[in-house]
Amino acid sequence: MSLDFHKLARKWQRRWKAQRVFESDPSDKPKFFLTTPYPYVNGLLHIGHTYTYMRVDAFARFKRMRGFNVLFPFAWHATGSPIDTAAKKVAENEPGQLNALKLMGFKDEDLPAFKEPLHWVKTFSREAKKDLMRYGMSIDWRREFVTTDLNPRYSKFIKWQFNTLKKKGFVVQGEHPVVWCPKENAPVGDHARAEGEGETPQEMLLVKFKTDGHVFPCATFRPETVFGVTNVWVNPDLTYVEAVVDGEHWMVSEPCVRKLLDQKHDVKELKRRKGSELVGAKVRNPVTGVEVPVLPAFFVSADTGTGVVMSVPAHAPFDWAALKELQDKGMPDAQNLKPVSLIQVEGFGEFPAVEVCRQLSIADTKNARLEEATQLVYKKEFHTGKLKQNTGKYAGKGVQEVKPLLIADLKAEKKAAVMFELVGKVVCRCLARCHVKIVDNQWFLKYSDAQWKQSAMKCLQQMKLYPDKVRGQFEYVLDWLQDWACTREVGLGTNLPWDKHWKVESLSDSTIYNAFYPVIQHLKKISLGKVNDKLFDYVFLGVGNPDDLGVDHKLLDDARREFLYWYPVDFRNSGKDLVQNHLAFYIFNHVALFPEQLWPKGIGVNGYVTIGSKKMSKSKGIFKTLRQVIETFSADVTRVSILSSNEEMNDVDWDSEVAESMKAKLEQWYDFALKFYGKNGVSGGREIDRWMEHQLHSAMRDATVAMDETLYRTAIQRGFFDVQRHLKWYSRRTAGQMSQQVLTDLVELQTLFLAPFTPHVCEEVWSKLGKSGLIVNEKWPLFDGNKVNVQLEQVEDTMARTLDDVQQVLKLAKVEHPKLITLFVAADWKVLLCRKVKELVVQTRDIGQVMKSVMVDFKDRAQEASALVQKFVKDPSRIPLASAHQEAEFQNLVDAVAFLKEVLNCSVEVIKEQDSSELKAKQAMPGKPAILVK
RNA sequence: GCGGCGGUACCGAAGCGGUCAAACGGGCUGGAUUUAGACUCCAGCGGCUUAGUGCCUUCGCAGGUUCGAAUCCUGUCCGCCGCACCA
Repeated sequence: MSLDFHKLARKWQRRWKAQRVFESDPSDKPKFFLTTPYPYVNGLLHIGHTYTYMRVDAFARFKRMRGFNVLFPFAWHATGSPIDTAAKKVAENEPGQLNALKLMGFKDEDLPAFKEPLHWVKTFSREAKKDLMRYGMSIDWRREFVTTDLNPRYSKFIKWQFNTLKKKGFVVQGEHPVVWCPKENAPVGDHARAEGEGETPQEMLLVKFKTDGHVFPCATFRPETVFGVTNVWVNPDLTYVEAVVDGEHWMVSEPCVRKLLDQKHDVKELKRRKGSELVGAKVRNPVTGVEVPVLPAFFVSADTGTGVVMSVPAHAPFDWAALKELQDKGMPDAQNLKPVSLIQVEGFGEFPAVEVCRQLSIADTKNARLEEATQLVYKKEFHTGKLKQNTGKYAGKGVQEVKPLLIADLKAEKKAAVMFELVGKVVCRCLARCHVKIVDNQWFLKYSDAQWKQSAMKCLQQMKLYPDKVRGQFEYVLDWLQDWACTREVGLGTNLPWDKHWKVESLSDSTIYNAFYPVIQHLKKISLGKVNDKLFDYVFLGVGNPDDLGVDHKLLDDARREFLYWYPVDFRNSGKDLVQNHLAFYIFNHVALFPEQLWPKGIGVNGYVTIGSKKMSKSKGIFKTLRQVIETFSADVTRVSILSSNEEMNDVDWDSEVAESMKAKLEQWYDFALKFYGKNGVSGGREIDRWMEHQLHSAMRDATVAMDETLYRTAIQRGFFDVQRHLKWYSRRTAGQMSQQVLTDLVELQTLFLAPFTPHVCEEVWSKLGKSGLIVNEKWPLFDGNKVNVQLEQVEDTMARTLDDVQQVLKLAKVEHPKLITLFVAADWKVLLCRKVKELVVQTRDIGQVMKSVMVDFKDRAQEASALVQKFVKDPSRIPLASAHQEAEFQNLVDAVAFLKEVLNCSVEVIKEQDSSELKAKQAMPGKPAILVK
């Protein structure tokens, strides 16, 4: 029979909604508050989102069944620039953007509306909500909200948060370098680049080589090599600008002027000069005082640094190659220049650059391997190099150590300036070339603050992490986080309360919004004008006098009480990508704003979703929206397939084959449950019934432990796959004569167990079993510890292995139609001997000693016993595991005779070893009956 | 480079000192059932052997500790993720 999972889903979702089962209000029960980062509403939800949400949902349902009053709320994130940008692109009819919308299923006539950012927010939050409801999420939708000033109450909440942080000194103003697009006039993050992902501003030093009137600022990442400068390079083909920079006359390339301006230098252009005009000048090394010539080099780029470079042929392959070129051409100024060595490095002689060029056969500046040579020399020198005698006070120290000292000295002596530069080319999506700008008056959250860090660390230490192995990552991140630029000039959001030209940046307005869920329903009843900082102070912190707020006291107290009831958050789950930003901020901002008892209690982190083991990628077509998978496989099948795929921080895989198989298994389980519940059974009480009970209850025990840790794969394996497998065996073993009691127990427990994973089909089964209430409100399966008995497992294992062995023997002996099979059960003395040897062997491996203490008890069968002892001491792994007494083993085999007869299709007899004169009988070992086939 | 997590059979993955040729799921092979498929059931999926046994090879690679190692130690190689101004 094929089940209509979709129909079931709709049916039970309607009931849940009608009965408001997920609408949670404070009560006397202990609470459990779960959240997950709200999605950014610029598109449809995909299966990546949903794995994360599903983990929360399964946990919410589990905790509900464990007797907690559970709250799982949800909201929408609209802060930031992507929606804004996308809306603008629609307004400009940008084809790529229009196409993206069409791919999501929107028709041509739908598109114009997307010119409005608000339309994006409304559309995608509505669609996402539909999807999540169809997915069976146990969300309390009454608390839904959206961020930004589209939601004035939320904006007021953010303003309160920032005002409070500022009062505590955690919001500070400053400047910092960013990758900047000069066309869009905005910072360009990694995701918004056409080229240059991963490039970050690097500090370059501009070492001031001077003529009498002019400064040649040589841009370098290796200032320590200043001791080995033989000359300065300029590119004769470039145009240089002579400009007054911070009061000095500098020579720099054209593009450099804009960079200097953007990096807070005072720049006045005087005139432009061809690079070739500069060649031949003499400049003085500010550190050594040596005068060196300015020479031409075509490898010098206008876009990097200043277009002026110092030449260190001993340690820089480019410089050596360029110098050699000039010398070969016979340039007079270059003739007498010799490399000056200043770094001693293992494995190289005096001039590493010269050596490497020779090794790689580099003879000129056009050689493609120059970059490689540079890296080679640089890495080696940086890590193992020591400065030579000609470096004055730095002599004898390592390069790594000297570098920061030298930089500090040069800066202090004004012999060098600083410039931020991008090592690789960065191009904005708008196709403009980016450079580094120092943004002024930027507001920061001061995550570098030592005290603040300490509190955050304390919070982390007290927190439960799912799984705990992320702890190391969190510790690293909390320590590493520096001040975070928390304001933006563009995009949607909330204005910074004290400086309206800034908006609160999108990650920074999302750190403590969990606190908004408990109070939102109360806030809605308060007129907007009354919602202010004082009100939040009272509701969240209990500070201030409610009389001053002009609001009905009952409303205030309800809000305060509800906040205190739900807070802190017990479990917040997200993908592992948010550890280094959102989740870290979440910790920081909580500890800054709330008293310790309201700090977060638990964070869950999970891996990504792959599709057919491949990383999701829209452009490669490896992508599925949530609605696609639900439509194909239904909510229940999707849920259990993904959750059973993997756990901890491993990626889970969406595999249609697995989903297909899961669907079949669920159908089978459904049929089984309805068919066997409360009927068809026998009275039971046999060993095998107890065995099945043992398997069931120990599985439930393990599954419960796993659920508490959100280890869903383990839970599903124990609670579902293992139990199904054992059930199959049980059915075979009893020839279908299963105990009614056992079956009833099993169906109930398993239905309850599956409810967090496949809630719809479980509701259906539950109701068909004749239960009156909804399964969501039922108690989680309580396993009965009395029914767990490992002995039963051993005995049954013996039985199963015996069957295997008999079949094996039949095959090997080539007996197709046996008449009689006799099983001999090992005598009790063997059981005792095994136990004894097992104990002894841990203490000593001396055969004599073991023998001595064992033989005391086995004098009457010295020969057999000593043979066994010898064998066991030699290889303790051969000591049989089974420790059941002969009687138990015997009884179970006798019980199984009917079954064995049926399977083997011949007579079967079971005899105790000591009751037989057959030679074979002596081979019997505990847990391993001897077998005789006739 | 820095930090985190990993490398186990065809794939995913469990195991974390003896019960390990290695759970479980997918896949595959053979057989039963079936009009045929799907589903289901049984047997099997390192090699050679064998009255249920024994031996060899295998848990990234190389060493070591131990009576005994997939599991502990050391070294080494490889993969994935993050390294920020932002969803």
